[in-house]
Amino acid sequence: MHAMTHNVEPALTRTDILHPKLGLEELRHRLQAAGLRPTRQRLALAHLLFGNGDRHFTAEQLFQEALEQKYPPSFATIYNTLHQFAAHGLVREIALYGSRLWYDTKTGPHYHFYIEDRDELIDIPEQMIPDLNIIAPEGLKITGVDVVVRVKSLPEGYSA
Amino acid sequence: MHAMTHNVEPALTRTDILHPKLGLEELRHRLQAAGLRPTRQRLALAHLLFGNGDRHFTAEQLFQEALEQKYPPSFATIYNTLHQFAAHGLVREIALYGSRLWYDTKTGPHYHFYIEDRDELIDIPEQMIPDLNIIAPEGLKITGVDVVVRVKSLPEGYSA
DNA sequence: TTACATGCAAAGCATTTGCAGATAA
DNA sequence: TTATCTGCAAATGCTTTGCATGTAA
Repeated sequence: MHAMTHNVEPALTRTDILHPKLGLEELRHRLQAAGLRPTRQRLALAHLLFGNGDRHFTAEQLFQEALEQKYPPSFATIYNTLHQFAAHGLVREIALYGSRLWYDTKTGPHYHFYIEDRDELIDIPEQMIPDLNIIAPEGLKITGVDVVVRVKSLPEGYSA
Repeated sequence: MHAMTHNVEPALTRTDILHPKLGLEELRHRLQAAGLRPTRQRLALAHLLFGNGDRHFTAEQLFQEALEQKYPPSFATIYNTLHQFAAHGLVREIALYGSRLWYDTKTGPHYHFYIEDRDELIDIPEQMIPDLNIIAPEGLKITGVDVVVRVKSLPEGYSA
């Protein structure tokens, strides 16, 4: 699968640049570069997460996918690994209503639609949100900006 | 300390207008208008919430305050009441990192700073956030927009 | 060899639920 | 009187932890 495309496509997406069909060796280096030992379990999860473009998921969803692998990590390891990945900038955490944390393999600044009736998270196109020029109050420093637009499906055959 | 200042301050805040030191009767009507029976417990909580300006709080915090009252509602009732208040537009729910839901007595559209090291939630001044002109994708309908800017205190004596 | 990672099961925390008794209308 | 509300305690859902075992460097 490691397609050695030497094309000169003008419009490579950000995703293609960040996650260009990573092979095992590349995943291994990615983890090492982040200061994490490339263990079997971490590689297995990294493969699920970074093997194929941007992803939005919960710990539970990742665990279910991992079950289909040869060395499925335990639930505790899923959580440990996600925290470590988050702490090292490989994934990003997203808080929503409801008690579950969500994760996103796209770590740069961007925002989300949460589709309530499908329990699904998707990116908001960048150009849709203007630059939020927020100034922290005296004595405070901004550590992150979260924007979640909650949406729900319109009934079938409904015309907006 | 009901200081009877009779000053003629030109700048009444939105808060003053919406929650002008509500008396028991007013609270009762407020609940009835929202379609909720004005029970002892609900009045007790409404008093804490709407008696004195806008507030940001968690269920736990409200419970602690309620303990000091003559008829402190049980924990289950705190949760029930908050959900009912939220469903009837008397308070608004806010999701943050961490597992706790926050509530806000100010229900109109506005956004928040969350001060991580103080575990405290405050409003972002309205003029600081531009109108977010977000269009829902085909077949979806916006039900809410949440903006949370996470901040932390700068070390003492630190000059921004 | 040794510090770090993993798996299991138990604990933790915020929240919800079931149900018997209480209360507002 | 009756539908609704309340309180308790037990259950739930997600996440974390303690600790014995395993593994990468």
